[in-house]
Amino acid sequence: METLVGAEGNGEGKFEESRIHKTNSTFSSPNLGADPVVYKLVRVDGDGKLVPATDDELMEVGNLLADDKIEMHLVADAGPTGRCIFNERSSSGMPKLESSEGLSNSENAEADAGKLNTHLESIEEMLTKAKQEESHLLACGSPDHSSTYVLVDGQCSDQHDTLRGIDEKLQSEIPLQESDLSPQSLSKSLNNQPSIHGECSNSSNGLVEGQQSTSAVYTSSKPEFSRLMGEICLDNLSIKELHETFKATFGRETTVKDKQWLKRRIAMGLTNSCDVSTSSFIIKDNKLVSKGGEGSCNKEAIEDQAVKPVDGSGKESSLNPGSKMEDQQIVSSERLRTCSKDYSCADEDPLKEQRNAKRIRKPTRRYIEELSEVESKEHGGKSIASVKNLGLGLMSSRSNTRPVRIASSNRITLRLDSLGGSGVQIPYVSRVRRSRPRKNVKALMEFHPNGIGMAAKLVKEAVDVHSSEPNRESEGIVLKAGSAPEQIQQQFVVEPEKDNHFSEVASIEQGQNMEPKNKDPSVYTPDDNPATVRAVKGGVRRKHHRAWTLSEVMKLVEGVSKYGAGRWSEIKRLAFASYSYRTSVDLKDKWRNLLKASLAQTPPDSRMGARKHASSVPIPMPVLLRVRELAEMQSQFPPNLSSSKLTGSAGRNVNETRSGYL
DNA sequence: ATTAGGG
DNA sequence: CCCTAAT
Repeated sequence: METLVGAEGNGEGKFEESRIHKTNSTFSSPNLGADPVVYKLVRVDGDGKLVPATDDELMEVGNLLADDKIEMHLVADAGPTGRCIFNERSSSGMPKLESSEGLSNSENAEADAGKLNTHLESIEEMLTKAKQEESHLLACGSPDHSSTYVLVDGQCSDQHDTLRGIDEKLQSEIPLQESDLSPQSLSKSLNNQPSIHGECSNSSNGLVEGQQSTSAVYTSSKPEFSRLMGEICLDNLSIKELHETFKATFGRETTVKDKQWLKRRIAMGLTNSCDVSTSSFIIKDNKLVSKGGEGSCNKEAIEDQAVKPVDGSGKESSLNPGSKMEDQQIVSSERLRTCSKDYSCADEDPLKEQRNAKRIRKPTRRYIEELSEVESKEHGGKSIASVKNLGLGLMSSRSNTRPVRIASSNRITLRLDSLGGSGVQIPYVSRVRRSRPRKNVKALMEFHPNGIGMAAKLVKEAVDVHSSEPNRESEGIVLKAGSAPEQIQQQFVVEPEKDNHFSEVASIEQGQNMEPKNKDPSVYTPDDNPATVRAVKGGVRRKHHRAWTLSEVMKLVEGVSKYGAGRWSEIKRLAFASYSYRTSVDLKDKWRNLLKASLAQTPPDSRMGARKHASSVPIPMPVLLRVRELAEMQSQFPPNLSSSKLTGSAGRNVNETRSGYL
């Protein structure tokens, strides 16, 4: 847990580092965005001067931070925005940074202390959280901890007490902290207290902080999956492979040998960086042993406090020049914060755990849902189950994540590929789709009539779908382009038959066409976009509702043959369990159409296929014949036309069907 | 709740 | 597909 940031000294210099103890801290404000705190990286030269970090250093740091989420700035001096804190080591002496911000001396420190404190707290909190998560993950079995958080700060290890005192003082004096902290959740959720850490008077700390904000939830839920996946996939890779992957992922090489670090980083990159990243560097004496990119890191350190003191000079054990950073995603609303108020030491495990639990739990669902809505519409996994799982807080199984069952084999294939293909897919995984929130969706839609964001996604999805389309086609018949996407999605979606509504919703989420409620075709919902797309591609399509795929039609026919026409609900249940969006009424209507089609077609001539330009799906002749047969049998249909001839031509026996039927 | 039929 | 009416 300690993270630290280090500034590093030049060759000659010493850098300072700061480290955090494992304290827990509270969170930084939720609104970092508003008033983001930036830390700059500085190194202290031997003579005590501060030197800004070099570009390289920065880059590395940046990389470490990885995500965009964190910004780092370098500053020569304490700088303006950033707050750097330097601790001077006892010996080294803090330089003269008199910058207002940095305070080397304890006295001054107080002034800053407030800020620092706040920061520290936040950092700590994050750390704590990270830790927790890690443990969580570990518990789960996943090796990785990718959690994310970032932050770093340095502190003197030595004097906690002292610091503490300071903190308290600061706190009392400055109410800021709270303000900084996120209000909402904090209050509720916790009581935890930030631990305190002050900075050491002697030593300087460098703090680096990223803005952190992550939602606990986020991390806990989705990320976990992704992490797991990542882990899993990455686990088997050799370092070399990891390096390659790293390069591929980030576009730059890395010399880091730490597997864990690499995995984490990669996973993070793959997951969009949302979650986690961790990096650490250690500096030894004046040399930087590891840096984000190159240094070696301690993975252990990452986890918690494993950091070991490396610095040469110090005897202070505490100073370790290392810094580790993790990033987190920022989620404003949901971040977790521990709380600001508690003073109790964070260290207590139990306490932490409790907090943990709370945190995880709460945000998770909501967060996920929201996130999902916005983010994913990617596929239609079924999500209810998955969501639930997520909600639990862990990922019990990946399998759950991907609940999609598909009626037709094709689709499945597609999916599997993506999953199994390689570890690389992780990102995909991360976005778990939740089907559930139809309400939310609706709301969402309402809010965003235009649904720009959604639209974009939808479009994207549509595209994706198309890509997948081929598979589908392979199945059998080619549908018109326009329809394809939908179909595919449908399959993905799969829902239990139960509610159509849900299913519809689901579809919506997926980005396909959906109709919000019954009919709102007027509004242009996201659907429209897809529709548009389709239109462009292929035939014009009606806005809503999906075209029937051949496989569906076949199923329908089969169902009718088995259960008889009219038993729509039965058919729906039995044969269309997977296709939730088809209602019994739909089945009925479709059947009606089929009959009509079959009727019409038969007489004229059997031409090759039934395909023609039927409006949407070309129905294969055999199918029509069969339909006709069934109808005939059931007397729905006038038997007059000779089926035999057609039948014969088709080469398929309709009779069979019949037999099945009655 | 399902089904049938019309729009 | 949607909606309504009838069971």
